[in-house]
Amino acid sequence: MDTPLREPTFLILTALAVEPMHGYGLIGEVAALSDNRVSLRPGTLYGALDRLVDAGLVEVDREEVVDGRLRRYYRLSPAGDATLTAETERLRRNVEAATTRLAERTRAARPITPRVAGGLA
Amino acid sequence: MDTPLREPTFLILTALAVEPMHGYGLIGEVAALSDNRVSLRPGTLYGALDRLVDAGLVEVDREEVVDGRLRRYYRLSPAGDATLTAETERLRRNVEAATTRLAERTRAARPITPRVAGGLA
DNA sequence: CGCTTTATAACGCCCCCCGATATACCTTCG
DNA sequence: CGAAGGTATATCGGGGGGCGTTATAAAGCG
Repeated sequence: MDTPLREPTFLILTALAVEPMHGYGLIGEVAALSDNRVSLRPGTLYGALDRLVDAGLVEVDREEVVDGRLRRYYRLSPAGDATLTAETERLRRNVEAATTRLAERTRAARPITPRVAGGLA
Repeated sequence: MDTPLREPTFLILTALAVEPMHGYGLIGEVAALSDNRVSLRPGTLYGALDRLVDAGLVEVDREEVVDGRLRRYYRLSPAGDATLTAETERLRRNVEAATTRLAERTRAARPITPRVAGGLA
């Protein structure tokens, strides 16, 4: 898990930054966070949570039984907090780089003035 | 390829935003762009380029032969430009969301003071 | 002659996506 | 008042696609 986080994972950590949440509740929180762009399905969510716990970025906070259903609350570990901070910085740099270069972009999809050596094959 | 772009792909598009570049040259440009964090290997690079061409986000600009070696230059297509712009916006929103929530975070990795039957709302 | 530059090819991994399943309340309706 | 169905919550397994890696080819240059 030292690869850059993918969007679902990133949003899960982001959701957990404020306060511990239980799995199913994260589905709604991530949807809200992402303006309903990302709607996690159970398979995706719990798979990601398991990996995050294995990686030590997320810890089980507590378990409650509400109406006979188990609720397992997760919280960000210190490592998870550090990772989220670092990932946010990485993304911020990427956004900056892209923004800069988009501003400098050649206006053209037109082929550049043909150079001597080789036209297209 | 309608999944969110991953980092290598995103940086390749970013590199191409300013001017057409040939495959091998992109390795250095992406490294520079990312402050040497991302160093693409040929397999990753050309695989990504093939996918990008298939998806219509990148087009072959021209081919040159320099010192007997083929250089194939790629450029961003209009669709690629639009995709890169959209992806940059998506990332910007995610960065914003994470930044906001990191600022609001609970100071605690310590277990929350145990409540009897589910205090927090 | 070997190193550098450029492109190609094949293989495995891991995360994500989805669909199906289990369970125990709660609601609704006969 | 009892049975059927719905909802909230968690688990399991299968599959795909981008990425990483490593090996290979070919042609100049020092």
